[in-house]
This record gives sequence, C-alpha cells and structure tokens, in this order.
Amino acid sequence: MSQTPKHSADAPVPTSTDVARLAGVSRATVSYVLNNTSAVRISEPTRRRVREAAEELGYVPHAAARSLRAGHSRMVLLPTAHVPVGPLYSRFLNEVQWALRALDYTVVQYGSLGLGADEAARAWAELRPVAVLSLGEIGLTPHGVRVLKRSGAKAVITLGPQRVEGAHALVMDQRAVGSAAAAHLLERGRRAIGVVVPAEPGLDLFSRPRLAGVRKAVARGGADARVEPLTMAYDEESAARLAADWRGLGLDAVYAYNDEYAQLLMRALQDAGVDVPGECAVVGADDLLLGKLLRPRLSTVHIELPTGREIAELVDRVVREPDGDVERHDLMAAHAVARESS
Amino acid sequence: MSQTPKHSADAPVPTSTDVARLAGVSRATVSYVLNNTSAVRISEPTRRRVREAAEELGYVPHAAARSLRAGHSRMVLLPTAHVPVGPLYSRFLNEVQWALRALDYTVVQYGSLGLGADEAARAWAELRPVAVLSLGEIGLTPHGVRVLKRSGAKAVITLGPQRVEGAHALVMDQRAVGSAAAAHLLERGRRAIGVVVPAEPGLDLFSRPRLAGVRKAVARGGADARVEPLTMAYDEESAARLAADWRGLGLDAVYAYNDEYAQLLMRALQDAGVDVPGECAVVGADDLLLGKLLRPRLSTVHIELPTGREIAELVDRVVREPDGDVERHDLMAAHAVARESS
DNA sequence: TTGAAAGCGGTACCAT
DNA sequence: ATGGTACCGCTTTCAA
Repeated sequence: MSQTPKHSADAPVPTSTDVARLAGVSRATVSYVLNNTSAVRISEPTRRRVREAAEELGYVPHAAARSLRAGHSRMVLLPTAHVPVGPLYSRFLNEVQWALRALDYTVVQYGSLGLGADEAARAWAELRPVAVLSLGEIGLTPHGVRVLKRSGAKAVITLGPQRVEGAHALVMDQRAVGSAAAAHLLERGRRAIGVVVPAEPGLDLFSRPRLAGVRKAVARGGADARVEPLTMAYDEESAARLAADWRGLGLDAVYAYNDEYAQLLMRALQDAGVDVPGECAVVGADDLLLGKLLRPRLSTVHIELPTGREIAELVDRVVREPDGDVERHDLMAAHAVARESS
Repeated sequence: MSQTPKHSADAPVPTSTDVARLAGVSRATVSYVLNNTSAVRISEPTRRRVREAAEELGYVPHAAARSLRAGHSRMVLLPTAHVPVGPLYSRFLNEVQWALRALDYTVVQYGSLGLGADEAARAWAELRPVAVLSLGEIGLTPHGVRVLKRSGAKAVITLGPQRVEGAHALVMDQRAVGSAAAAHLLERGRRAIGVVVPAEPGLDLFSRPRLAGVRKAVARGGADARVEPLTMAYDEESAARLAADWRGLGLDAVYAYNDEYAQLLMRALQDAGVDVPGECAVVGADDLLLGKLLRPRLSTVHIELPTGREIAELVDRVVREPDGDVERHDLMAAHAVARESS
C-alpha cells in the first residue's frame, strides 16, 4: 500500500539533449526525427536509435519551448462561463472543442471566475493563444480585445448576444427566443404576459434581450397586450413567493426564461392552486428532455445553435485570414414547440 | 480575394526588449521593476519610466518564456470529463478552480474528448503542468501518471471512485451512494430492488460501484431481498421500454442512479400505470432541486463532496511536498433523504 | 546525412 | 542603482 518513493522528487525531466546523447546524435537530428521533418533525410538506423532513446527516457517535448521558438502556438483559449450554464450549452461547448481539435488546435478552457474582464484578458494574453473564443457570457471589453490582439491573438471571436468592439462577432440574437415565445402566447390568445428574469447575476446578458424580444413581439402583435417582468431566483422560496402573489398580477401567461426556471415556476403555481394552462400558460426555452416529463408537458422554445464544426471552421478561417471582416448575425434560429402548458 | 491588410494586422508583439528600449533601460531593469524584485533597489523615477513604457506598449509578459526560464510553472491542469456531468459536479468544479486560483495557480481545463488515455496524458505533459487534478471520470492509466511525473508534474491527483497506481488518490467510494439508497429501501420494507445502470458509456465508472453498494447493503441487510440491474439510456424511449415490462420484473423498488434518471423513469412508470410509491418505490441521488419539484417528491441520496478549498489545499500540499503519502478514502458522505417516492 | 550555432522572451547572477 | 550576459528547451538555417 504505502509506496516507497522511487526517484520521485528530483529526477530531472528529460530533454531533447538527453535523447540526443543517448542516441549518440545531435539535438538537431533528434528534432528532425521526432518531427518527421521532410526537408531533411535521416537514415533509417538513426531514426530508430533516436526513437528508441526517446521512448526509453519517456521524453515528451516541451510545448512552451517549442512555441517560443516557433513564435506562435496553436492554442485556442475558451474562457469558461462564470455562471453554471445548461445542458444545451455544455453539449455545444463539447462539440466545439472536439471540432477544434480535429483541426489540430490545442483547446484550453480558462476559468476566469472572480477576475475582472480586463484582468482576465491579460491573464489569457500571457498564454499567447492564437485564438480566443468567447462563448456565451462575454467577459470581454474592447480594451481586453486590444490586449489580446496585441499579444498576438489572430482571432478573437465572440459568440453571444452582443458584439464587442474589435472582436469578430457571431451575434446570436437572444431576442428571437423571447419573440418566439411571445408570438406563440399571443396566438393562443394570451394578453398579459409575465416574463421571468433570473435574479442570478450573469444571466442578464441572456435574459434582457429575451425580455426585449417579448416586448418587440407584443408591440408588433398585440396592441391590447402587456408585458410584466418578474424577477425570480432559481430556488423554491423565490418561486413560491412569486406564485403566492400570482393572482394579484393579473397575468394569463408567463415566459419563464428557460425550461428549468419554467419547471420551478410551474410547480410553484400548481402548488398555489393556479391552473396551468387554464389560468396561466407557461412557456420555457431550450427544449430540454425534462419538459416532456412534466405534467402538463411544457411548451418551450427550441433553439437551433450553429454546429461545433461551423464554429471551429470559422475560428480556423479567421486565424489564417485575420483581416477578413467576419460579423454574422442571427445564427440562432428559434421556434416555439407547443405542448400542453400553453 | 486579395485582402489589403489595413493596419496593424501584424504589429509585432511587444517584448521586454521593447519596453527597455522605450524606457531607456536594460531588460534586466524592466524585469526587476515589473516583478517588484525585492533583492534589487531601483530608483523611483526609473520605475515610473518602465511602468509607463510597458503601459504604452501594451506589454504583457510571455508565460511560456517565463516558465521556460524558471524551470517550472504554476499551472494546474484539470482534464475535463468526457461525459456531460450533472450540476452537482460542475458547481464543485467551479469551486475547485476558484480555490486554486486563490492559491495563485493558473488553472486550465483540458478537454480530451476523443483522445485515448495515454495520448491525453502525453498532451497534458507537453504543457508541463505542476499538477494534474483529475476529477470524476478518470482518464488516467498508471502509464499516464508516469509520463506526467517524468515531465515534471509534482502532483498527480485523482478524485474519483477508484485509485490509479502512482497517483495520489482521493477515493470517493461511490458504493456508499448505492448502499445508502438500498439501506433506505430495505428499511422501508422493500425486497426486490431494481438498479438503473445508465447505458451511457463513461458513466459506468460511477454506476458500477453504486450497484455494488446496493448489493453489499442487500447482502448485509436482507437475506430474502434481491437486486436486479436494469440498463437504461437517458431518453424517453428507453425509459418507456423499461416501464412497459415493469410488472414482469416483479420489483417493488428501484434505485435510479441519480435524480435525473429517476425523474425520467418515474415519469415512465407513472405513464405505464405503475403507482409510485405504492407499487414501486423510487430513489435517486444527488439531491438536486428538481427532486423536490416532482410529484411524488423524489427520495434521494444526498452526497457530501469535499469543498473546493480542501481539494485546492491538498493540491498545494502535494506540490510542495510531493513525497507525502496522500491517499484518503471515503471523502464522500452519503445519506438518504426520504421524501414521498419511497 | 548530420552537426554547430543562433535565437525565441524572460530571469537572475555578477559586475560595474 | 543599473547593465551585461548566460541560460531555459527547442527549431532551423547554414556548413561540413
């Protein structure tokens, strides 16, 4: 059980010099062999000796030294969100990583929880990533973008609700989500629409445009309709409090930000004796599995994200051609999925 | 498509040499000033000039160069799971990152999706992290651990269901979860216990020990009781299929891996006309909020994870004292939370 | 076919 | 109080 530390503390890390010495060649040759440099012909016996030496020593090249010499790296840095995001989002994030690695990038997530936006940008810049891809919540300011570009980042790309000056923007207009929800509710004849706005900080980057989307749809679609923002935290107490006062609000529908908040609120409403959908329609968003499991089944807004491959290819394109003006909007399609709660 | 690079497309990245030149001092002085080196006294006017020059150029030090020179880094690498994990887990992961950064480590997540275990270890080793902290699903083999240690990692720590030779292990015995669930069910008089085993690959590292825990508790507690493993995927069809055959299985209880699977299965059972808990008790795990929202309210197993700070401090300790024999077990406390579904 | 050597961006020792 | 310089590990001309 208790292992005696072998050569633990200070076995020096093998370098290409060690490999060269063991193989009886120069460091240059080691480099040629291990990188399969095509411009140089090395005899097969030599190659074998080098490979065996590397293997025997457990040699692993030093990425920092390599990229220092090369003057660039292939690291793509993904700042990770400050807020726990939903399953929809994390699946997407996984896809993007996978696709980037398929393009031979080294993908690294950097959790900047607790750092200010510019502090964070500076920390990222120290790593000299070739690209920074900010998904979702944007921890980037125009100044941060400048710092990153100055430090050699070829691509600084944001994918989210709003654009940041200097960065390539993939604008996913979250208003479409709110609009889809509201249009659906109006069509169902609802006229007084509550909109849940999560109390959790950081989510407002999504919730505000979604609310705006509701307002837009209502302004366009229903002259006699009204919109009522409702702050709610993701916990039972907050939902219960909201539900307790429900009748006083005079609402006949609620768009609850996403499916998880919708589940929470719907339960609270039911517990308070409010009939769903009779008295009040409920719509979520994200089209999670859980919506189908609820009773009544939860109406939702299905969101169509770009695929990970598309994003990865965009990153690659911008890295190769940093001056192309890439700004695209409305990458996000949203449509209502009517089920039983509305 | 010939692009005319407008300006600054490839303005060279400022180095400490540039700062030195602009400030009219040597690179050494720049280094002293910017690092507040206490062993050396630099006059205040000089300090100011250096700082202003750095500011003006937007100078950001090159982490790779620094750690190359220093011979070590303060990077902690967190391999990210191959499987989407629950909210419980991601909260924990965030905590750990935060705590590590408070100890002045640079935390980096490395998504190794699609890499073999040893391939991944090698990729991590290239970054020369001072520590690797593998949470949850373990993508580490004894060989991978050796590679990492050889490459200079002072700490290779696994926190999960099983230990890996050579690594410091924080063994969280998942059997405790299954045992708690089973003990609870036996106590309630149940005798034929189904155990949901997720079909999703990668989750078996958790599900198998949990199943084993159920078996252990049953063997100890109920001579006349039996255990029935039930494979189920996280989708409606799979759950419906299982529920359709339910009566043929002759079970009066089910431990459904975790709350999310439990929700899915409970819904399917109810839809199939199986009364919960009358005909069949259902228990989940993780004690998520959603359990309280279901009807009947979902009984669950509450899992007590170590805090992020504890983990971070352990990492730090091992980094400073790599030879200390750190292997701890049962960091995970689990106890049943009886609600209405059992 | 292979080797010697320069240099990437910092840091720290040793002079001055 | 500062500057000169060697060196970290690796790649890549240029010579031999």
